[in-house]
Amino acid sequence: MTRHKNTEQKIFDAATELFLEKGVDRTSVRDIAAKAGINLALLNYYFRTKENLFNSIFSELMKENTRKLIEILDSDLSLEEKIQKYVAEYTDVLLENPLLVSFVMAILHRSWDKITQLEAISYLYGTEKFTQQLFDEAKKGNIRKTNPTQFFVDMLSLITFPFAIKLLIMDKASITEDEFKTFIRERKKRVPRILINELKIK
Amino acid sequence: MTRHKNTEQKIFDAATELFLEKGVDRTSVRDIAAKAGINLALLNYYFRTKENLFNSIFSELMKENTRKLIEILDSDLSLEEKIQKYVAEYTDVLLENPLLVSFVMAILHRSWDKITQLEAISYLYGTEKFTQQLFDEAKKGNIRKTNPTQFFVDMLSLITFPFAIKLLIMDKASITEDEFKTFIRERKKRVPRILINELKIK
DNA sequence: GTCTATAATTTGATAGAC
DNA sequence: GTCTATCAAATTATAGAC
Repeated sequence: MTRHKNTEQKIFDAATELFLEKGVDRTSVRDIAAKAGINLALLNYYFRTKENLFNSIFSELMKENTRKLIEILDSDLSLEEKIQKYVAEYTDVLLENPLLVSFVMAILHRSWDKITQLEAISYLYGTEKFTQQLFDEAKKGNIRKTNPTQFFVDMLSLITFPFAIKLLIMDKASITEDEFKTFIRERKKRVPRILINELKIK
Repeated sequence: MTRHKNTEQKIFDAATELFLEKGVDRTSVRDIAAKAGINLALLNYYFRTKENLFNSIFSELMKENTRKLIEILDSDLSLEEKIQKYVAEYTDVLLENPLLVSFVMAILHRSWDKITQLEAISYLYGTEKFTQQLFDEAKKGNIRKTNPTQFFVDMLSLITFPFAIKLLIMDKASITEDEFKTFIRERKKRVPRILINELKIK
């Protein structure tokens, strides 16, 4: 069934692309309607306001991209395997959608009150089970005692930040888009090594 | 001399504060004029356009905040000391100006062509001397052979990213502003340890 | 240098016909 | 469901008086 998208989906896709590329504030609803190939009034018929459209898109993007990550954190893998899988999967998600990081960070910089009401935001952070696992392994003497929040922040930083400064890296290291991807793929081995090293008892 | 600021400085300061707090796009020149306690037309008399005002502020912020960091990277300290000092100093800069990170990252997400023309952006990245030092130490067998760009990205990520997700951390870990600062200060020991560990030959 | 007033454009949103 | 036409508000920028 090579169906053509329905109107709602066309608007949704056009808006997603523009929001990611130019940011929410610099994207007008007129631009979105134009890109979707429909009329401005029709956009308003489906999504009543720009704010509403944004909320839908944000929630959807978060759910879509974090489902697998949560599964990994909540799995029964060993800590070491879990870290390796999480880093690899997260990296792959961002390789496919490299604008996601700066988009989310722009959102985080906005009015926090509104954001916290979006249930979607919680998907960004670690899970209870993972925290517990760090705690238990330390108690058993298998790893260094560590602050789980610090450790999770280390992990998030090393995985996502390079995407936020992608253009800076490409510029300064004089590399192409493809070479940047290689650069990132190298980190799938590098980052878990750093993290696991930090947990080892010396 | 408790001089009152001249008009240009008043505009500059008001704009800086608003840009950092609300982002460039969500700040109108009217807001800036109001905050500076002057008229809208006068703002235009000093800085011809909003874009121009932004460029001035961005350049100034970069220069101001990276001067000391460059000095450290270009000093004759040992690699280990250098990393420790750099992390500590950078962390302090951001503790004093926590909105700087998301501001800069929002800028990086904008039209890159315009940004690269701002000489200021180069201050963000490492120096030739530091890269050379990593290279030399590896050659002498004192540290693991490493990709300097990867290493510098690790360092930048671990230092700055936590500030970008400050509100997320505070929300999820249920901590106050002050506790967040403590959280960050703990990283002045943590981050160098992680980085130096990564360089050690196993 | 500083102001008032206003032009010119853009933007989010709606009314109303088909 | 989809469109044309338009409103109302906000925004950047300028003209011109003092």
